[in-house]
Amino acid sequence: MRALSKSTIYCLRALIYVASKNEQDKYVNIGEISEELNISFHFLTKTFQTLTKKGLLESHRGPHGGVMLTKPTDEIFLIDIVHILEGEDFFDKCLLGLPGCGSNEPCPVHSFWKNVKGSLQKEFEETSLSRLTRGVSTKKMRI
Amino acid sequence: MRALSKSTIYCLRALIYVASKNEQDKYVNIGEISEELNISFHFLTKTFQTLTKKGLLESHRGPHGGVMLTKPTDEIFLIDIVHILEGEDFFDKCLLGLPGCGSNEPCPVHSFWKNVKGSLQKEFEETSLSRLTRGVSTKKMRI
DNA sequence: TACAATTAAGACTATTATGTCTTAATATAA
DNA sequence: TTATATTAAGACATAATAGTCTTAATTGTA
Repeated sequence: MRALSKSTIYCLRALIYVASKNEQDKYVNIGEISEELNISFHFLTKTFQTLTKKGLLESHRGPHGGVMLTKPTDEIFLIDIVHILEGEDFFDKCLLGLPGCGSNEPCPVHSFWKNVKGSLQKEFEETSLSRLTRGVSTKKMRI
Repeated sequence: MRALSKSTIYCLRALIYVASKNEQDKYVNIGEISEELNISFHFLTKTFQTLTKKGLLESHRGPHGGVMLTKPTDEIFLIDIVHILEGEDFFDKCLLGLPGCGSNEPCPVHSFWKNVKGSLQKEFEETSLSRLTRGVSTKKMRI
């Protein structure tokens, strides 16, 4: 199951990298991230722009420029990132892709899927970037 | 979150339709399924072929032809369908798409995602086609 | 101020997923 | 045995996603 799109995956890996550096008030160079994680530089800058516009990142051009998290890593949760990159309705979709599906007009798998999504969403809400940076090396994120 | 591809979704909706008819030893016409569920006929016949080859469906050509489930609906589980259409490794993929990720070389989100997938897989293993056909009209499956 | 370092923006290309069409093979029934 | 109804198979077309490249805008520093 691929739960996230490639661009979300890239962003997530990159954010974990940035968080793991944990350098306050210092920009992390996008070229460096791109090299370290083996992610296309142009793709990364492009997808980062969304996060910057949404205020999760702060960016800076010119020498010593880059991106920086706007909040402490224990105040950023997986669900925040996913909501920005995949949409607010990420946990609100019908498994069968039926547009009218809801509690008043449930599809055959509605209640089943609602439960599954519920526990999934809870996990995403409780998992912070700081938790993800603990214990595991970012070296494991290269492809 | 789109957990399943479109073709899997189509198949699943179609299988629920077939199961809900619950006519033993009678083929269900693919053209009928296509019309009732508003799914492209050609796409449906194509994706059904996989299920037929894998033995989940039995097909028959000519007048009164169509497809039929090879097992009772309470012996077919969501996980069977998903395994056939999305691959055996459906619940075995890294959230970050990292090829080497596993218990010996876990990525930063490995243990988190392992738990999530575990409960998801359990639900898919326990949910039968017959359960999905109970209580809800297949009319709710049209787009 | 001029240059170098960097992100921003958007055009462009490639790849994958989705959807359509045509022809072939097979089965039934008149 | 011929016509019709159906699925099988695969070529082809379109759309969505992923990835690359070029140029612009901004910033720091010599």
